[in-house]
Amino acid sequence: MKFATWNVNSLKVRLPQVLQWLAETPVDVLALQELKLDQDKFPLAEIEAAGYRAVWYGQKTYNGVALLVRAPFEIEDPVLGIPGYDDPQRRVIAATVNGVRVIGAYCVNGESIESDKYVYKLEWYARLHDYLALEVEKHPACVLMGDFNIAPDDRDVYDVEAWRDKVLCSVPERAAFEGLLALGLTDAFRVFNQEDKQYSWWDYRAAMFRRNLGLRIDHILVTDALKARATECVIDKAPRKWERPSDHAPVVITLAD
DNA sequence: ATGGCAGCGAAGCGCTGA
Repeated sequence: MKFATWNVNSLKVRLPQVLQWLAETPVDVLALQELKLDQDKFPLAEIEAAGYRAVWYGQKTYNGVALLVRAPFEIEDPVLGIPGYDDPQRRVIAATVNGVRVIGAYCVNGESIESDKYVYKLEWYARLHDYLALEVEKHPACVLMGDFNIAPDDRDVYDVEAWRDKVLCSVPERAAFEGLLALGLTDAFRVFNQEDKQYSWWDYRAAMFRRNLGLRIDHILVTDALKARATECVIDKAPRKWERPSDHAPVVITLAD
């Protein structure tokens, strides 16, 4: 099986790219973030025509997440949001696919470490941690993938000094990321690639993509049962080169049956 | 090595993102 995550920065704008990418890369599950569209605006017909099923949790203008599941795989036990956390921002979605519990997340950005949004980010991560603890306990085969808005390590940052203690790189954020790993999860990309300069996001400005100046903030975390099945995990930079791209690239994991 | 972009909703700019 193949699973992927992609922050599309507006599904309305990026639907053609998503459909093209799926045609070329027919993953079994694609987690999408930043749909930026209301629950009743989801382009289900186009996605079904491409051979996918979907569950989504949208809101107007901001946030919004979805799981696209390649037929005939079925979407089992979908859950929208983090149960028990009354978060007005729609950032989390889960379902079971072919025996694997899949959780897609658009984690809080935080704006800056001085911002109230940064406080919300750390609180939100604590809620995600507690939710994941329950999910991992229930589902030995569990994957959490999405836009984490955290660069876990200095290797994941194009300019370490400029970003030191800045949002996405601060010590408390990295501790929150490590807290997820402490639940028994592994950053799948780093199982296969220890290099620096491996980014998943590049700012639209200043030709940052062309110069490969970015951050690795989109991740796939897997439990040991899935880690043992993983044969590859890569960042697909190709769609970042297309016309009118998302500023994020998809991350793809391949699992043996 | 960010000013510079992009999307949205609204309105001809401000907010947000990362």
